[in-house]
Amino acid sequence: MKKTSRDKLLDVTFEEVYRLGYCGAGTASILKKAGVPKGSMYHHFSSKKEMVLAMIEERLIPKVRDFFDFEMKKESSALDVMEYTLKKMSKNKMLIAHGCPLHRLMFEMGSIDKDIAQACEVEFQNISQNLARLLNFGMREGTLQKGNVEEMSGFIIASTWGFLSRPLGLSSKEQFLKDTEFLLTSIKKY
Amino acid sequence: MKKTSRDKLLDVTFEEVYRLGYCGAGTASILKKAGVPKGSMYHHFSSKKEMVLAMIEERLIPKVRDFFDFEMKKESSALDVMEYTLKKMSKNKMLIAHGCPLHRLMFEMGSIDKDIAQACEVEFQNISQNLARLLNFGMREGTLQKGNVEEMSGFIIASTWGFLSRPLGLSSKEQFLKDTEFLLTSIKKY
DNA sequence: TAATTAGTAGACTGGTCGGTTTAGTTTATT
DNA sequence: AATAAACTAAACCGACCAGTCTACTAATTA
Repeated sequence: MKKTSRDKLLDVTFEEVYRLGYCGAGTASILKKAGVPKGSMYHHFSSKKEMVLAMIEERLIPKVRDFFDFEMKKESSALDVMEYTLKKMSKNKMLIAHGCPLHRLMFEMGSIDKDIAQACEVEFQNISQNLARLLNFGMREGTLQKGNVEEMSGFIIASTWGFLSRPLGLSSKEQFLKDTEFLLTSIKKY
Repeated sequence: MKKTSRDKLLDVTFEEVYRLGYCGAGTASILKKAGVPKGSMYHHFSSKKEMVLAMIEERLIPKVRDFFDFEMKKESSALDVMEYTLKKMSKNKMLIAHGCPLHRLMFEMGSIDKDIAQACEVEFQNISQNLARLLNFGMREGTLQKGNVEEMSGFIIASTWGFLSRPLGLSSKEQFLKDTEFLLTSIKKY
């Protein structure tokens, strides 16, 4: 199964935008890395912006949903699921070193392009709601402190994004796990 | 006391880089907003990068030190100082809406320019150390949970930056205060 | 097989980027 | 007042930006 030009473009666009940001990522270097000529790009997408919007839907969001997967599995507690999720994130070197790609792009685009920022915000809301559902379960289950689940889930994601955006030299798996340990103590019920 | 061209340039550079990022901020629009011709800019600075580095030292860092001012004043506890600092931050509309300018720039430049990223990281370390001193005091004083002060101060700043980088529509003074309330419960001693 | 569509290919465009150059104007020094 | 240094002013430069254009080839359908 050979990769199509469209697929190559979306893959490289994800990498370049993750690394350099929307403004920093140039179409020329994306094209070169993907080994795709300009005409093909503008055949598949009407503009750089449209290509990035497609990349968000087809690459960024699926990846981020995989990181922030708060589905209840097996017979585990809500707290177990959170700990498992955070541990899984800590193993992703790119995530630890360069932060959450959704956070990066959303943060950059806030004052630059509303459509792109909006696409990111919608997914933030989605993740937040998934986590809220898990928190609700944990509260009824008795492993988590009671409180406003929407506020709490936003708090958890925002602080997690904060941990992931530490300066490069100070960002490590160990550091992230320590940070999240602090975080969990603030919502656990003893 | 008239503002010099250099001062105007640094002021506008701060605003533009804060709003649009380093890559997004163009010299042309900085020059136009400052009402300064190009020749003057390149008389005072050898490049855009050097101008931004000067802006970091002379504008960004002083501002950020004012936000994250953890000096013990009066006869208050370490916890009081933290609460006061967070409250003061919550009143700054730009900070709430667009995040911490130091965080923004550091995050963007990580993979783009090491010198600029480094300048930001050094200041992060500095703020972190100031907070660590306060935490140390709070621990001896008995208002804060004992633990590794360096880890804890990094955790506090990282999560605070996270709160400040929420999506625009969901970022408010109230939300920030709720977030920081959660945060404080994780380090307070009861 | 003929016609149509989907996709490839890359030269090219106009505008903007950061940066240079040269000339002129202030301001400070002697 | 003479000189030098600090600064202003804007035309200019090549490189690069996103985006267009026309020509071509591969795959699909009639």
